[in-house]
Amino acid sequence: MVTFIVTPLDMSKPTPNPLLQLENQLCFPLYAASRLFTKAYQPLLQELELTYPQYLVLLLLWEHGELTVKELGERLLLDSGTLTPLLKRLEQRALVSRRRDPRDERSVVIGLLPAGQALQEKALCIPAALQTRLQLSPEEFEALRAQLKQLVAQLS
Amino acid sequence: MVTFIVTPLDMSKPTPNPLLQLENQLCFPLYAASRLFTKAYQPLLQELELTYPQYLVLLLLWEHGELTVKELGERLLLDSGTLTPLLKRLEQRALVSRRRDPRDERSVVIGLLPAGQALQEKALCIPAALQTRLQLSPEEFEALRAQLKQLVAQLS
DNA sequence: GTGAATCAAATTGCCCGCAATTAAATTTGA
DNA sequence: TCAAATTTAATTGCGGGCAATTTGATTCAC
Repeated sequence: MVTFIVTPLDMSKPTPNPLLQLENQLCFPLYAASRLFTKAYQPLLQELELTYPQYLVLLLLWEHGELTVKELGERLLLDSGTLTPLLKRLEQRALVSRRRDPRDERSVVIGLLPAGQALQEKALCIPAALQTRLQLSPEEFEALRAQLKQLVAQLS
Repeated sequence: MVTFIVTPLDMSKPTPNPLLQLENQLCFPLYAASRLFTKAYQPLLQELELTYPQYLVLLLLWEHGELTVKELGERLLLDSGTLTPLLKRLEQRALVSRRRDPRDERSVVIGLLPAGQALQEKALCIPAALQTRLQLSPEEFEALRAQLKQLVAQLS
């Protein structure tokens, strides 16, 4: 004698397809890690009164000096729809300058003003603070960085 | 007679500190990869008329059936400030239902409506399409996923 | 040299993401 | 029991991101 136990179809739990499970995908950990990272920066950046993308712009300007909006966009993978208002906010706080390139009036050159330059000193401690927070060995850190770089290359 | 040629201090290239270089950090590749990933989903999700975070919400509902706003927030690491308007948009399109839990009127239970349930079928091909796009070996994929999960755990 | 094509930035409009606050329900503990 | 603390969503306000369009400058092709 065999008894079949028939579980009724529960429409509130419809076909949990493993392909579509959050934890089996790359997308969600990436999305979550990126936002958590930004949040980890937040208290440090708050002291400089910078948002995370504003900080990225300043990193590039500290490293390269003047850059056009286009060059900033290429390096950060952001377009002028994002950068223009962001840069105007930095300009209003006298951290950066914005001027048309006289040799090509289409381009806008972004430069550092003294206050923006001065912020670099305050920012020096930030990478180390984050490193501590992450608790990754140098090998793990490097492996992850390399993999992400490869991913970025693959997708861009 | 000696002529000194004094190179003026070039304030446009100020002290490129390696610690502060974009490419030496984890934060930027993570930020860029996350946005590029979302962009890679975009054409696929456009056919479902979903944004990426809306898709994540539906993934959870397809997997778990009904969830409260709080539970969605815990799993996606998003707060009601993000979720409430997003869920209202899905409700307006009759993809999900929103109702107070009668046993605890503070909670709002989100459920799938038929149109939302039906979308799952159209979404089934999405993970495979991305997998193809990424061109990662199963080992690389798994390694990266594990490292990101660890990072998320470390930061949350 | 001139009209067409291209390019760079700005603008518009929409949707996140999140800090901070508010409102309402529930739990708690004296 | 009942006031205080806690919990859950909603709301507000602001700064990204990004697609799509517009404006103006430059380059290209003929």
